[in-house]
Amino acid sequence: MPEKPEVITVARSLKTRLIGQKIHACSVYWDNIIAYPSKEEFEKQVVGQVIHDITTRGKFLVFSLDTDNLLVHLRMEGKFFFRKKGDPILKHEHVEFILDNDVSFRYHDVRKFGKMYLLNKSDYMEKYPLCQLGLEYFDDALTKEYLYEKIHAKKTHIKTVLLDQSIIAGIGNIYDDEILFLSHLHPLRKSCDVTLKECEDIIRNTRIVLEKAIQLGGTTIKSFTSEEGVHGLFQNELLVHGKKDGVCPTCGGKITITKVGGRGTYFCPKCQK
DNA sequence: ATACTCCCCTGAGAGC
DNA sequence: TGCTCTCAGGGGAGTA
Repeated sequence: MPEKPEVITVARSLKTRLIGQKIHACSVYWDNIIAYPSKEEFEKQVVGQVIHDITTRGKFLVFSLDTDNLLVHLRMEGKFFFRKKGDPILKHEHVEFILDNDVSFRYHDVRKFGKMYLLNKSDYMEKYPLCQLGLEYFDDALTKEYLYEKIHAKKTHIKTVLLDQSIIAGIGNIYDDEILFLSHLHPLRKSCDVTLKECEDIIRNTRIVLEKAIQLGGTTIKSFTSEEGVHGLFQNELLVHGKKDGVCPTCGGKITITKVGGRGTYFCPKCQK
């Protein structure tokens, strides 16, 4: 369940090994991972390009190549592993890139929900899927007025609105719960009832939560035991999310679990109104 | 136009 | 032990 802090952590970790590496070959073993172009075009087009940088946009990893940018969305369980060329392809390894020195860089995804896009660098920001992303948490344009304007006409719950990537890009289910807890907002509050002041609280707490999580290398809730897996430390800092039978750190009351928009949601009914 | 539901997938955990 | 059933979940597609 990588959200912005996990995606940033992965990007940083991959950069140390991938910058300057050339893609010599590519094989796709599960076609649906490749969202654009076709599997065949993807395999052909990516070969020969050098990885110059790895950044993020929303929850996407952006691999900057020679003529294209490779976008990767890890969705729930996408991961990357480094193996040796010729090593057997394991059950959940779906895309393989052969790099310099016979390094085999592999995309691993148990649920097969992840997606890759190979788009020309010239206009990739204007094209799907990045074109529909909202502001980054650190963007100066993310003000209380912006958020209020985006949500005040919506009748859905505030929890759902914060998951909407076209408003703020990068918040997922875990950090959403943490942000709402710090903002003293009930996840079922109608977004049209959220005040300008509360929008300010949400933005401030979004920045606090995400920045701290990034410092700590993200949250590892479910991880494979692997030396290559990215293990963050923020799970130790979670205040409400995942606290089944947990105690509210503010009032000592019981953390409640419910469903909001189909997502498992943790909150304190006493502190969040 | 907005807000739902379903679907993609598999493994973990519950129940029998 | 081993089977079946349910659930998790980001986000796109389809539907009301």
